[in-house]
Amino acid sequence: MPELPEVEFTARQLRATVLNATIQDVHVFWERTIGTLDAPTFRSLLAGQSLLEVRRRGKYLLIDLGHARAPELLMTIHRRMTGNLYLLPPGWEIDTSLRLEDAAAWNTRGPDFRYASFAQKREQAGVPVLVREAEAMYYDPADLSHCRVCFDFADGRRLLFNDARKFGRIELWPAEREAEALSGLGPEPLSDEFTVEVLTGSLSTRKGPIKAVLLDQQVVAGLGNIYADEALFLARIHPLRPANSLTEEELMRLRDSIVSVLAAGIEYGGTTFSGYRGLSGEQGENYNHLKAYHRTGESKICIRCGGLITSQVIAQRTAHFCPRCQRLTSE
DNA sequence: ATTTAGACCTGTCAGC
DNA sequence: TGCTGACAGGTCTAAA
Repeated sequence: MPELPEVEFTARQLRATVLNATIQDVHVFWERTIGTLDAPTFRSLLAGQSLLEVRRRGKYLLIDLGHARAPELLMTIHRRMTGNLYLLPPGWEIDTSLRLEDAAAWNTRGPDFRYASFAQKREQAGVPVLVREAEAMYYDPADLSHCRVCFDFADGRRLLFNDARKFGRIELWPAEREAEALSGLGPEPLSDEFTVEVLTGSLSTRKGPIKAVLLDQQVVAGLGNIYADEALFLARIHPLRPANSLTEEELMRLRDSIVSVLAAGIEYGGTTFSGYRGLSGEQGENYNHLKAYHRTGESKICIRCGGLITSQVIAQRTAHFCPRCQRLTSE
């Protein structure tokens, strides 16, 4: 779900709230979320660690952990499609008696589940109320029931990793193996290293559609379906153009468009159209500023030429674009 | 060597 | 109402 702007926004929120907090305990409700480690190991590695720094690289959230000042562990969090982080104030209850096997049981869908409403489903399944509401304003109860990992801080606050589809991953690495943890990521689009020359170089060998290539994290780290569509719209480049066919001018426009579209996304607090939430459950405003993504259909007029935005599946993902502004043929 | 189905998962929505 | 199929912010793997 989240792309670079959503991860960056969350990183900034975390930096402002949980820096120097100490992890007291950890509860794992879905073991695959923590990758190859088992829950007891994960727990014992983290207990007593303090959050020294919060960073971002591509779509990865990075948390430096240590017992004193020196970083010992790197925690990488990738939210994939539906992962969200919530910071709960002290006073919220959470059913930590829930064990992995119980969680696995109520996380399994039976044939009777499918056609009932969400609430009914949960009730029928005997889903325990994981988090009891205190002074909730933003928190979505449905999303809170998808808690996969819970970090208890010594000051009573809790950080939840919620993830309906269970694609998200949290990994622990020795601090000195950061490069390995992040191997395969291309240039950071909001840094000086993302130049036209770099972009030109990585596109020159790629014959596939530019839309598909932009989703390759080795080309640029952090673009996903929303912001790739937005960047191509802004640069007036058709998503099916072979990546290595772009002119010098188009490459410059594309680089600038990627940067400005991502910066705007951060500015507006990320894009929410269903699942994405901020640390306190607040929604991002960027959805109201999108110019191509999700703007297909009759009433969706191109803000530039008045034509109709259309959509087409490219490389297994839906691309949204204006066929009038984004020409496939060069003329 | 690249592309591309399939897998991993649950929830929602349009439509019959 | 009951049910089916398609689709969703991502990325890895194996097969073509």
